[in-house]
Amino acid sequence: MSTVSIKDVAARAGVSPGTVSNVLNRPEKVAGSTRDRVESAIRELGFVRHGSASTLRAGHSRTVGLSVIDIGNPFFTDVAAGVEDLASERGYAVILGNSSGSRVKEERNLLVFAEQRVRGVLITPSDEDPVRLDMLRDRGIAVVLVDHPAERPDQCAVAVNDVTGGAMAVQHLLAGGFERIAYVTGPAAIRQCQDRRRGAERALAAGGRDPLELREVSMPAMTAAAGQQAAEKLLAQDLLPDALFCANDLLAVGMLRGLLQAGVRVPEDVSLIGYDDIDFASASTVSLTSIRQPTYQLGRVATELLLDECDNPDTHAHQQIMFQPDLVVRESTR
Amino acid sequence: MSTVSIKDVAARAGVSPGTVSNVLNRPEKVAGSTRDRVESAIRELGFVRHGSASTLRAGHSRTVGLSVIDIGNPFFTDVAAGVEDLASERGYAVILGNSSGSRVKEERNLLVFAEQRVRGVLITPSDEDPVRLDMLRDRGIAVVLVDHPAERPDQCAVAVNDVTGGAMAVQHLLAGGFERIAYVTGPAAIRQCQDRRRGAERALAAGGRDPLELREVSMPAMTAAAGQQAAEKLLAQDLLPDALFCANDLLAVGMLRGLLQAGVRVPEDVSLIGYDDIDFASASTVSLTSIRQPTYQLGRVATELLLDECDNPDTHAHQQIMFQPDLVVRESTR
DNA sequence: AGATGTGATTGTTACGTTTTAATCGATGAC
DNA sequence: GTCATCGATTAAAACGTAACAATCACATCT
Repeated sequence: MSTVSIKDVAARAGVSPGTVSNVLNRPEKVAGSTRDRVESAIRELGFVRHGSASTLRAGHSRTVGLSVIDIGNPFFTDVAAGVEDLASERGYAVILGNSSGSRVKEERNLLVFAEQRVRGVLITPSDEDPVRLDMLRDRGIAVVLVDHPAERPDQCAVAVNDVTGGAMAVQHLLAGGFERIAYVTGPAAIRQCQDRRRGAERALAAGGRDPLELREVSMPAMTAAAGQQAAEKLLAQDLLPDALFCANDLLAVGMLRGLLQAGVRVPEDVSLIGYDDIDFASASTVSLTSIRQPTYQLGRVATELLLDECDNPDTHAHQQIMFQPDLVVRESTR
Repeated sequence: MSTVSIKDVAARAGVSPGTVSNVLNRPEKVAGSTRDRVESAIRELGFVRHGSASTLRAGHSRTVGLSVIDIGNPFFTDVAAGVEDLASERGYAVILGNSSGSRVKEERNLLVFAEQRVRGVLITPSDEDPVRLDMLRDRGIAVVLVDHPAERPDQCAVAVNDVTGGAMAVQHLLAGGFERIAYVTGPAAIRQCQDRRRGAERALAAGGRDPLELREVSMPAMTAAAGQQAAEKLLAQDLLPDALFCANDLLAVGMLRGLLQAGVRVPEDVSLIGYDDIDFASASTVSLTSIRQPTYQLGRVATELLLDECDNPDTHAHQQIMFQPDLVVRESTR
């Protein structure tokens, strides 16, 4: 339970606490010989800086908060990996918050971030209410939106064009000559779901079809389990669509499982396209056509922007970065 | 940038800072009317407790550290979900550290945990060196091992019996009458890999076979990409095994992909069994026989033990919990 | 020699909270 | 009427660090 402080180190090295602090934070300010002495004292005593004391005094911490919608989704895991890698390189710790699509949990996580006085927050919002984020900004906490376009010009955001992605998906289905296309989606509050539908409708219109003919199956979650339930829901109807566009790959994987179990063949009876191109899309029962996104990059770039905003507040220019998705064709639409 | 402190709240409510602190930490100690006054002052001013100041003074924080080997592996994601859920219920924040199997990164993460003065650490160690953990315990930070048996009696650990699991897998293959069984594994430093091999050898011996006949393909990582490389490695040899036991499902999924691409049929030419029973095991090209573990429970129970050790240090009894795995048979071994 | 400058180091204060002992006001016992 | 008791509240002292102004030693310049 030894709690060795900067004072103990100072005593041991025969310097003042201030010098030890300098060695820790501005090594170039202190003479080589004293620095060595301090450093070996640190090593001998096993001193570890007290992050809270440092944060309290300095007014800001070396942590960032990351709030995602579903940590069980490989999409967010990849994003998290990108965030973690860069943050860790820059000496920042990442506090993880999983909202599970629940607004309450999201708010609770943001509160924790505020209490911890994180330097900044990376968030994929679970709905469109920007108020809670202002609460953070008012406290001087930088916020970068991840996989979500900026709500205002004075903020950073990194996203992938979901309208284009949705259009790509349906355009691909239309090229296959399909007649009855359905969109399998998650909660309406999630922006990605809306945008992808908008893209889908746009592609229908561009193909000379009525956007209103797009059938929709909406689920409360975007997991494989929900996808399987969506399959049951779909099979209970009289006329099965001949092509399905799922709002993400987890829904698609579950849908695939549900269809196959019911004896519906993919792609012979129904074509299927997912979204995200998670690692497993290419390894699923019937390999999955999907829309690929630069996931890891998304997390990394977002973190880059966030840390720039934190470390260079005056030179920092807010940026809205929009990546473009790619279509990856596989068996499920052949 | 308003930074409203406990003092401002006190002024507004017409009480002393100490009373505000009591409202925050021991509400039962303060009279109902004053409590109400303080609470509305808190609300009106938008006060959020400064976690660092609190930690500094109280001597401990409301955060726990979670160090995993590969956040890209659904196994660990499920564990993390269990941890996050319980921690969040109890008002704790989770700091995530991903070691990516690198000892250096793991050490860096543990240092960050120490600096943040986390209340406790949950860790799936990436190798067998217990020294670094002592560094944490010496600082009064509780440590619970996750998916790893205890190294000493005075610590908590939650694990699943990997020897049994390995034996189950190979026993299942032997029952299928296979002759040439190979074990596809990750880094030797990872205990899980060793234990599962030990179980495999034990099953061979129990089946009247020579344990030494177990061929081994060892990869530096336990990812799908590594599994695919393992397939190439295997295909370069003259005599293909007729059954493969992969140390985890990611390796198995990659292996499956590699084999199918080379025209090797599963299970007709080669049987395949994985480990972990991740969600995608049942959805892969050929659905995967696997060894199921109570993953989410693992994380939740570990956190339960950790928080008990933190909050009730005197009544806490160290526990070593060992779950048992299950065999789930699917197409890949039929 | 004295003045000036430079680089290295130190003393002190403040950050926002928790905690302990001390204070206060009121109630009831004698 | 005095005194003890009790619950509610307060004042003040930490916790470990960062930051800034102040000091110091010493070399360089005039």
